[in-house]
Amino acid sequence: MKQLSLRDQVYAKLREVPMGKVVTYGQLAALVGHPKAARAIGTFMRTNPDAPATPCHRVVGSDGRLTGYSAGAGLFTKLQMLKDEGVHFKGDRVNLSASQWHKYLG
DNA sequence: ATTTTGACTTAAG
DNA sequence: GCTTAAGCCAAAA
Repeated sequence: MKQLSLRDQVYAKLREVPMGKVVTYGQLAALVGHPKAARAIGTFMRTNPDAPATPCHRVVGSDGRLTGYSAGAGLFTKLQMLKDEGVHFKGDRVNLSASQWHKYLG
């Protein structure tokens, strides 16, 4: 049987995230069965930022803080895309209480 | 094959 | 709220 690599599972989950919602690295890691792989998630995003089907801009830090971004103008581009999707912001951070992705709440 | 580095997280002072 | 330390995973050197 074909075992999907951890990164492929991460991409699959990330593609489920609807616009206007975001997920944290840790949450994404937990969703694929590796709650401690948050760091690796960052590696995956960094090595594959061009995947058109991979909305890596919807991945933020545990506090809603926007950490690195390899494409466009970096964090600036990421911030613009998130705001454009209707994500709620609290200063420089995402308001997770309002915009964090919940699988069963849409 | 081993070491270093990094888009992380949590705990403790 | 900020800094330090330790834990974990994968890619790059």
